[in-house]
Amino acid sequence: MIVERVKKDASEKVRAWALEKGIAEPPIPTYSACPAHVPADLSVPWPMPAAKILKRKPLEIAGELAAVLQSVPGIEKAEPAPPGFVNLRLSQGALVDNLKTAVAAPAGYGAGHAAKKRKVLIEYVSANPTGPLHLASGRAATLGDSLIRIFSRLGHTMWAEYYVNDAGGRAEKLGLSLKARYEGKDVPEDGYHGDYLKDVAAALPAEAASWTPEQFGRHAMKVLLETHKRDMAGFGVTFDRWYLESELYASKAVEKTLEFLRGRGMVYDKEGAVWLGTQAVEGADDDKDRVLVKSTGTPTYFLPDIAYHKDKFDRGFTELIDIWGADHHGYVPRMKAAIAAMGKEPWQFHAIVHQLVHLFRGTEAVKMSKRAGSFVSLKEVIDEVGRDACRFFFALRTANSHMNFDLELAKKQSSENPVFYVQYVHARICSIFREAEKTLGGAFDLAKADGSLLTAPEERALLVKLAWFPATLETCETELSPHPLGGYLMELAGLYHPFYEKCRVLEPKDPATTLARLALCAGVRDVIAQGLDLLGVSAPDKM
RNA sequence: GCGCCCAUAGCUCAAAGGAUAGAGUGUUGGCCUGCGAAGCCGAAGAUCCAGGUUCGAUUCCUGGUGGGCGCACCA
Repeated sequence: MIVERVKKDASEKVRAWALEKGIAEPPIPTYSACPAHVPADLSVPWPMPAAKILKRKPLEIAGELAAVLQSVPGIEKAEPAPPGFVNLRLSQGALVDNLKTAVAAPAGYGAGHAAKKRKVLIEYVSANPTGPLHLASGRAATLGDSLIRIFSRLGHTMWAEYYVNDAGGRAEKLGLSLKARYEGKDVPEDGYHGDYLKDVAAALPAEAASWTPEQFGRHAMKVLLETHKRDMAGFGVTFDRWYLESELYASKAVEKTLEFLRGRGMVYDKEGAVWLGTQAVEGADDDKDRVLVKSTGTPTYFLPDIAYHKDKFDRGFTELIDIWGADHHGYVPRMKAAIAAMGKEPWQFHAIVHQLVHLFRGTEAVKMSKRAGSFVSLKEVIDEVGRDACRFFFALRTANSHMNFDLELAKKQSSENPVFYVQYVHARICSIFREAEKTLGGAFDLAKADGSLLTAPEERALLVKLAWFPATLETCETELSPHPLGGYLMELAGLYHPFYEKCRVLEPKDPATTLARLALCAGVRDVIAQGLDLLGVSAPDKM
């Protein structure tokens, strides 16, 4: 964790220096990797904001600060650079120590160093069981599952949940559609027209002939929910719990929640309905109040959803993260308001809204609609493109990117997917170790490697990149997104290949260099395996 | 009409207000008689428009333009 340690030590020195110069509240230093043309590893732009406060030239400040930071352990050189950076170069010794800790305990590298442990429940996908999962669910699943894995590794307590809307009026509508399929009649105009109900109908038991539409609906939901579970498992995504909306009714949580909110004075009656005063909640920005119980006496979708979120808190989770598609972004203000109405703080609820996936076949847009039955299922894409390629494809993008997914291109380019670029490095290194076992007879101990031999620019670049892995995981945490990790793995892989071309690993005439390079390879191999695993992507030994 | 999101290389995407804007893919010129050519080295190629804030703007603000999504006593 050399990068973290240097940041911490340097920040203390910067702060002490600033206080000494009379800056009462010094800006907190930031750090970034240096651009390619700068022969250093960490860049500190702090002198520039400080220049304004001190009314001095930034480069002068950088010069003085460089002298101070020179003494930070692990720093080989601290240099000022125009217009006002201090560039830090890590020492070979520190980089090698870092490699050794990474190789000694790969599963612990970058793990559990988060200062504040969090207890988070992430709810994601939560697609209605009225049809197969479509491709967009793959985006939410990748996001949620990767975040769970990354947060867990950072030492947080995580719980994954999938909310199933199995109550409400949809079961009957679905049932009528299934019944029509079963009886060979036309599906109702506002029913579900997808072919998948034909398959469900074909597998119905004999006694279905006497079923009510409601029974048809329950059956369809049960079958479709099973397909969701199968698809998620096939995508490498597991949930700690599949929470049924109907459970909330069965446990009276819905009614209790209404009474709870009423007791908090957030609820009022108007025009025969029961309302939540969401507009009054500061910071939620809802533009109208919301109905909890319709004038017909039945709850809206909103009330059980509030009950569900209350239940999450009641089970001991301090933070809730919901992952929603952009088609639900309008729902964010009212849920924020509901969280506040429960008496929770704003930081305890966060909605990650990801933009929708727009599907194309070539240049032709594919309209996604379960009712119309024209959509591309997640399973279809996984079958065609592969789980690894599909997950990595989603993992490289921010939630806010409006992505276009060209099915034909995805299929055609599946063998050129960036994921293989990363996996190839892993397979290549595994191959080197197989070769090493043969030629060296397995008689090598990586712990005895002399890292001071790793001085080639390609070797040093890898050492530095490995040092950034823990910081990358932290970036994923602060940005609530796995995509920095995906990008990191691409960059790490991009540094390995040139190393491989330039530096021969197995050199019988030079056992010391061989051992050092094997240790470096092991570090890269392990970080790639760990990183890919955090994204739910496999790291094959052979390809 | 109101609100949220987006606009970066031919294409798909990156880039805490920082230095010469990065990758992959595609185009193009080279490289396999030693560890995997699913690779390497080189070339060409980009911030929608107009203002503003700042020492510094792809990033922040205002206004355009173009697109996605949402504005229920549906879920």
